[in-house]
Amino acid sequence: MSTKRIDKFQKIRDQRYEQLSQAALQLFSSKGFAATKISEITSSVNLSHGLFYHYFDSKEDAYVSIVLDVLDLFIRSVDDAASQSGSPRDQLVWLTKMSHEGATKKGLYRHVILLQAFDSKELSDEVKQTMSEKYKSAIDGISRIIANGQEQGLFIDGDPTELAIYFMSLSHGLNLWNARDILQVEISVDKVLRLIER
Amino acid sequence: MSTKRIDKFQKIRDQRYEQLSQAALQLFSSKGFAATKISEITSSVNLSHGLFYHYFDSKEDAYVSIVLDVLDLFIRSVDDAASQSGSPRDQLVWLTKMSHEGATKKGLYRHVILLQAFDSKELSDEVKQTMSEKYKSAIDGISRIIANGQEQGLFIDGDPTELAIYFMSLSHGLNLWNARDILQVEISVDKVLRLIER
DNA sequence: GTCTATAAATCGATAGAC
DNA sequence: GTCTATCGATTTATAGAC
Repeated sequence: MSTKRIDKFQKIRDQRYEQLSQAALQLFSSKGFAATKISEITSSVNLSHGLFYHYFDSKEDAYVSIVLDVLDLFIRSVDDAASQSGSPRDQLVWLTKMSHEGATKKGLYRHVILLQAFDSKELSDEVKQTMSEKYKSAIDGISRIIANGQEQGLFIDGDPTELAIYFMSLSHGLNLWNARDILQVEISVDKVLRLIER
Repeated sequence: MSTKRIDKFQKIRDQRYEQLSQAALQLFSSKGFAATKISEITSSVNLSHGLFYHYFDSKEDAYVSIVLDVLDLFIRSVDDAASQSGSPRDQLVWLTKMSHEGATKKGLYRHVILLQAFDSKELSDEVKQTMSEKYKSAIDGISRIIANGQEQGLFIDGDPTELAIYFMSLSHGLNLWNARDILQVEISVDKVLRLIER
């Protein structure tokens, strides 16, 4: 068997995996885990439902894979923000803009699926534990940025972790708000930062 | 048929309806609409699943009834806050405390089911429309409080509705955060009000 | 008013052909 | 690698007895 042939199959496999993952992310995010049918995922990318099981062990396997990927991306975003040049305030501005940028597309799906996954009672304790640790890791990154800002006298006093949670809660809350079709609101970084700025 | 007999049956019916509603609220809120089974609802209050259909037309009927009830309660809370004596700031403090008070019990379930219902794609457009109108009504109430505060120079300038959305987004976000089991955070009204205070 | 039994439909997962 | 056919389990909703 030539390596060329292997590479070709591998490419197809990667492509299908990506297609199914994206479709699943969107549907899980919009309808929740239980309400999303395998057949919906596959038909949305014009594949048979049987094929789903060539790429995922089960429905839950797909869900967990997607959620953990999203969390890893979140952690990376925070790390990127922290390594951004500029003041801690600039770094938070950068993170907020990143977080809201794709707010009409994939970014929003990722946002929503995270919240759902944490609130879901359908995942094993192990998975939940892993999720919590990853999320804590992201929060820790934000806390460090805030602590830096406190040292520079930019931000108000208080437990940096608690401030980070307030910051993220507002960010999540606004994203969720705009995910609905009631009234759209422009997300102003300045307004968000009022929460912690001196 | 004596009125006494009618009253007795009515009392039982009211009691069962309340039992089932409460159980359904908790389960819908925790697991979402699709993942909640009728048998779970009924067995959690030691009734047969068949009996469920004597009190609700369908699973969706129960869900919609509960969600609309929650929205009505929300509107009433805002109205109560607005009629509270004291400054607009005091009124928002009152509302925030109300909103977070039962945060470990029914209050939290109500909070979560609202978010789920808005994000769910399983409800008809009519129901969604009704929900949006009710929610807007509540936001309008908060906007009026904020507008009063602006006139008195208590709050920052800007569209009162937009500020109300920021305020509610943070409130929702914090509630959702505490609904998880990662890190509990004390909800400080003073910190929340930093968002809009001068 | 409440229960058990059952119908009817749905969906996750597997098997086997191409 | 992909599809169709199908099993098996689950679940909503109904029917009928007490």
